[in-house]
Amino acid sequence: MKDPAAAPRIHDVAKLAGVSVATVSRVLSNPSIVSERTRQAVEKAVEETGYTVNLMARNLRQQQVGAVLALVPNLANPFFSEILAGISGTLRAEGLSLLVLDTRQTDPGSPSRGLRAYLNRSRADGVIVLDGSLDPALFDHAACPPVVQACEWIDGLVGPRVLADNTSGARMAVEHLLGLGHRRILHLTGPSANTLSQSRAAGVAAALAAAGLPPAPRIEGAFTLKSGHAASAALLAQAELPSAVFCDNDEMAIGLMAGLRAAGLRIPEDISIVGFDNIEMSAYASVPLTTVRQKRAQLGRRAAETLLAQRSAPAPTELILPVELVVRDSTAPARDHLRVAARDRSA
Amino acid sequence: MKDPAAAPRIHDVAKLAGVSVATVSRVLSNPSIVSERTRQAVEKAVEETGYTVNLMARNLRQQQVGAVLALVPNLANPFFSEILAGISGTLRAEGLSLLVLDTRQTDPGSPSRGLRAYLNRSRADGVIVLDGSLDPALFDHAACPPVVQACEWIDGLVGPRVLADNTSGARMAVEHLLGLGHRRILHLTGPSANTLSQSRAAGVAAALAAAGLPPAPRIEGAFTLKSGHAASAALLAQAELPSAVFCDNDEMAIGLMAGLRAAGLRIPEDISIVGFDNIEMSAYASVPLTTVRQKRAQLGRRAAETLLAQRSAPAPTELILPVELVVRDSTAPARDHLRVAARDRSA
DNA sequence: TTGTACGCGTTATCAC
DNA sequence: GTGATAACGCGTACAA
Repeated sequence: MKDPAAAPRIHDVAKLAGVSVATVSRVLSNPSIVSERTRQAVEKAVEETGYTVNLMARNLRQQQVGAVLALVPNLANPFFSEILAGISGTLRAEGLSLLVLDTRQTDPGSPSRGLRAYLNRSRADGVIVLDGSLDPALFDHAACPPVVQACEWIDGLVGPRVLADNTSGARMAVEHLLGLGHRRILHLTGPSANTLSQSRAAGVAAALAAAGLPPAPRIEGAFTLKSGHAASAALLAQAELPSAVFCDNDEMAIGLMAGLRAAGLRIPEDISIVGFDNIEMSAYASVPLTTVRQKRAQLGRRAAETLLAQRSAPAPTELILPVELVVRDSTAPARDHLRVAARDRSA
Repeated sequence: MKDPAAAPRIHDVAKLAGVSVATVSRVLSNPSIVSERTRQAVEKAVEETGYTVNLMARNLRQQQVGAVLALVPNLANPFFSEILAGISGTLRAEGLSLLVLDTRQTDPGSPSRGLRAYLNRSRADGVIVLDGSLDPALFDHAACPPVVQACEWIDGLVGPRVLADNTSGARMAVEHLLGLGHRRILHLTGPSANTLSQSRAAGVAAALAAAGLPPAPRIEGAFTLKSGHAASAALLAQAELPSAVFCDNDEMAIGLMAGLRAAGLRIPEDISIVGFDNIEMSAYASVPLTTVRQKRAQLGRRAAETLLAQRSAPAPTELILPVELVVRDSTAPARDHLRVAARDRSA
């Protein structure tokens, strides 16, 4: 006597429909090659039994997993969750599942050991890496599925990348400040080892160099609200206050603004602030934040599409998505600039 | 001639080590039952071939997927991503993967059709549902894996739940306002159909009833920054302004504060605001927000643990996690209250 | 158009 | 302690 609760198998459907298992399989995966009559009989039997294919069996047979793995540095960070949403949407349209792994949540002793077990063709059909701090050697073995780097990237890891135009974004931000007359611009950066920070620093340097100005002084943060807040203390301790700060992301900018305002500074009257990312919160910050918009959901979609494209035509493409400046209330003309302008007028 | 790039199989290892495939399997899954000598030989062969088990085959054989599915209403919402981080951590410790699905990202025509295909034992060993708006019928079939409801819950769906103490939290928030002398308290709610909103409304009602006050007037929002901002207009249009607002989450509270401040109101001098959740941003808002702390990572961990516990001992447990009030700057004594207190003193 | 039979790669059950 | 072999459930040559 069989377990009545056992899931129906393809064999049960075949018997009920009076056909072979092969025919049932065909109806399910390629209905057009089977006659109308038998197709209907099979569909009826499927309906009656409540049969659904066993994906573990199908996957083994077809040598594919039906899932893509996303590697994120911090799952709790809203910045990444929007990218994930974009990835997820594209994958679902293809019938693929999204596996998510927090790269920081691995065992602290050997951060890469736990990860490596997941980088295997039998666990995922592809990998989207959103963490630029990983060791490229992690991906350097035959069992590793195709990899696409998105948002951040890993030096030494060849393969397709989908990135925002970080350098242009930072350049636009600084040029905006320069245009407002700011000359004493400070750069609140992410961790110096981070590839994002580096490319944004390049944009800052380019804008200043083009204006014939020396490199901007820096304070190093960690992309967090807290580190932005901490930077306010460091900034206020400086001999000469900058007239504007470009921050490598919005969270640090918001943390910084909170600290500066608590110290009695007015934004933008006393100091202008620019962020990067345009997170939703930025429009509702204590002072609506001028920032660089980065379309995160789109970036996720593109990354997923790029990965899917690798299946048919592997190529180490590099996709750079445009960004744009969003001017809100946290930036205003430099005071010196106003003074100069007034003198010019009265002269 | 075989493909030299083909992944080594257990058979290859067995041949190289001069043992049977069964022995190789044993070394990999239960090393203690095999002799020291052969174990070392097998491990050496594994090393040389670079063999790793094919999980698709193992899963088929063992009738398990090695993954848990999380159903979230909005992957881009930071609120959920922190819960996911908690879930992910617990699962990894057990060697399980986390599958994530955005329930809103399904095809708009039939929101549940796409979802149902994922609710299958061959796709996940268990499901953690974070979306209270789903149809309980979705889970009502034999092929559905064990389900745990977390954070939100679904009326009509029996099974274990892990929830924050929403009613107590709301009650504490309102009692805090009452203690400050506020009597005209408005409730900015989530969608009225949402189970979270309902249980928080119960807490609000309980606090007011205990104080002998009538139910609070409500404005209905959508848990978003935008809807909180929009509520400020509705609020300002009212004949008599409330002296305090309890918001069903922090995002609405922050949106509301932005709108009120833009209209010239001071917080907390003119109006007190309380939120719910204690998202990280709340401490750095234009006015640091008084709110109810909910430990999201812990909630995720507990949900995952509850799901794992179901494997051995299925039971429809309900776990209620405590919350606590975090008082910051957005709440202050009611003006009326101050006046009354002054009069009392002078009498 | 349909059925038969084998293979996907592993683990569990039995013998030895 | 170890080896042979039958599942796990499905897809697909190949034959009919």
